[in-house]
Amino acid sequence: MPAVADTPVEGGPRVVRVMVESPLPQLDRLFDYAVPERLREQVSPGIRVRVPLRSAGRIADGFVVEVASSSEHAGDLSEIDDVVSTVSVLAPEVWRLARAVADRAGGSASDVVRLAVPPRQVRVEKAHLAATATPPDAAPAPSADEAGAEAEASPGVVGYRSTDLVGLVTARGRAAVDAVPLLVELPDGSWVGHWALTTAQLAAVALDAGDNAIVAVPDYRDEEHVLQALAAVLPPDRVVRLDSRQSNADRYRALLRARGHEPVVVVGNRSVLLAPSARLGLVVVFDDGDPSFGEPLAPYVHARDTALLRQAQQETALVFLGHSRSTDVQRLVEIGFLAEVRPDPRYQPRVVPTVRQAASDGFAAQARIPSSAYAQARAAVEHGPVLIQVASPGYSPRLACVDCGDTARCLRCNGPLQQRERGATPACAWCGALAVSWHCRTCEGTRMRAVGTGASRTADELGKAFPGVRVIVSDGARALTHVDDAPAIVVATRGAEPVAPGGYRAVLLLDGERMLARESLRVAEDCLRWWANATALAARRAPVVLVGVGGAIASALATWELARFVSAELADRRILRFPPAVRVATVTGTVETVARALDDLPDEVRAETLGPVDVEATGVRAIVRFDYSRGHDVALALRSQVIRAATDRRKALGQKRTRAVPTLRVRFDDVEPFAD
DNA sequence: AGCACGCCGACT
DNA sequence: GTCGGCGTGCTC
Repeated sequence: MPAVADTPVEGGPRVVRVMVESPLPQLDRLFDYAVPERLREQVSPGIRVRVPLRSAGRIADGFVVEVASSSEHAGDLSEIDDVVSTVSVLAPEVWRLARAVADRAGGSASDVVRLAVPPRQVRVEKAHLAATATPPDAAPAPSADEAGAEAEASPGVVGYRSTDLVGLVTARGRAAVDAVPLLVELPDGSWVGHWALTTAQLAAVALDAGDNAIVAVPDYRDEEHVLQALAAVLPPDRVVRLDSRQSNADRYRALLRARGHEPVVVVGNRSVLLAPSARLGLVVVFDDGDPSFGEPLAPYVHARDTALLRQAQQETALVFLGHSRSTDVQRLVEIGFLAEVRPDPRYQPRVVPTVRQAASDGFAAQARIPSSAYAQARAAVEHGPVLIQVASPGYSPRLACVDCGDTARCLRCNGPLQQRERGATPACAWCGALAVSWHCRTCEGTRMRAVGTGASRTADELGKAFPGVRVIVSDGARALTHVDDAPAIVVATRGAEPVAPGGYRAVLLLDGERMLARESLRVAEDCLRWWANATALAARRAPVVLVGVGGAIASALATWELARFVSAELADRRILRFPPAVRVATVTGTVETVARALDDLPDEVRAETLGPVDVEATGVRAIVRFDYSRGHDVALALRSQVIRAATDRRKALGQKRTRAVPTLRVRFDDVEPFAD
């Protein structure tokens, strides 16, 4: 390119450093391009561009990450092909975060950027440009309204010693905050979880200081709670909703608003942690143990980890808020990274565990609940809705061979069979195949029976057990958000409990034994979370009966000392060296690529490798365990091996068609291998 | 991923 | 002598 000395520098940057949108690990770095004269005025960091990539004809999309006046690249520079849009959509702080998130997980930054920046929407963009085209000096000076609001005392945070939480936000502290397990009524008459009000009040403190806030919640029902609570404490133009259920146009609009100069609170599910926010003062994550915070797309970084990286980069206040506590957050508390904030002890709920067997006769027997619990529910339902939490249908009837008692398994794939509804043909939980003309693999028997009780059966039986009382069912397929105040038995699967005005007059937690029987590393903390979240829907001092569960977990719920139980759980994991006491990475590939990847690890990390074991047809998998302090080294080593495996493609062998599947894959912090 | 470059075998 | 096989390596 011509280095003409008299080209005015102020004409715009001559060189841009571009992140190319490609999932290929060997392209996960910045490329320098020259900017042709005609495009110089349009180029700025964060815009989308189209660039040639190797040999003319191939054009890739990318984002300008940096602009410069010259390049350090030794060879000739290609010119960018075009500017897609002059609107800067990849904020510098989001790029920095994407890079860190990818690095932590041995993945590509462009995969993270794709989660962070929705596809361009021309109409939305035009409307935005028209709106912001008004001269900046036309922006009104702070109105009397706003000035007045600033003069007011900072909003308090109800349910806590005010200095605890307001001080936390203004000092940019980090804490695990135990939520008040109650509902609150908002001025508009709606009822939301107290935690949502706490969140809104914390966000208001951040906005008061001129900062932004990001609030991440597990699902849309939680999001509704936060939005309603925010509407009670902030003007509507200060709230931006940004979640993956929105259309691309809405997401794009939300992103442009979040990039604006007005302080806003951005609310959404896990991907909201990648929202632009240059002046970010607070990050709130509610109920971080919920599995929907696990990112299913590469590089599979959990929202909790994204929040932690963002906190570190932008030095924000950070709050993990919840009714129970994940072992991950407990670990952060125990290493002193997070402070603990507890609410006023007056709000402790009234939980009654009962290990007694079901009553042997009467209505209670039909529902298989202890007579004391039945009596509580019967008395409470006179005054309003009563919640009965049951296991989800996915847990329900395991099917077994009548003759030999072995689990009934799919004849095609060996997955467990399940019956979704009474009378339905059993189907495989893994492949979905209907089990018509089934026979037992063990004894050739042809009949099966249900073991355990499903949610729909429970609803039927509960209906009979409470004659004359309305029964409302809310489950995963049809989840209700609200019920009214009238007497009703509300049967809900865990996680799908509706909100009742004023709270439920009683809560029965059924199926606990079966929930606990699931084979999973996190089963105990999950159960505690489900029970605690349902408990938080009860009216103040209303009885919450945990049925058929005893031991430490039941006393933890009864005394509301949940953190103590989770701490003991974490201590067990430390002994076993299971997550989250240590980090893990699964390394999948061919015998050769996995062996070489393991070889490249630091000695003490390699010493803790599990496997490799055979998986699927041709591959093997190893699990690497390592301390948090080694995370950087391990990610770096495995990443370089992934790039190497992607580059050496000489593994043609007998197969002419090399699969699109890479020969080495790495996934960090996946607990799935420990589930069985 | 694509695509070019490059170093051996069979051909006009 | 030259054409073209695909193994190897790079992408600003």
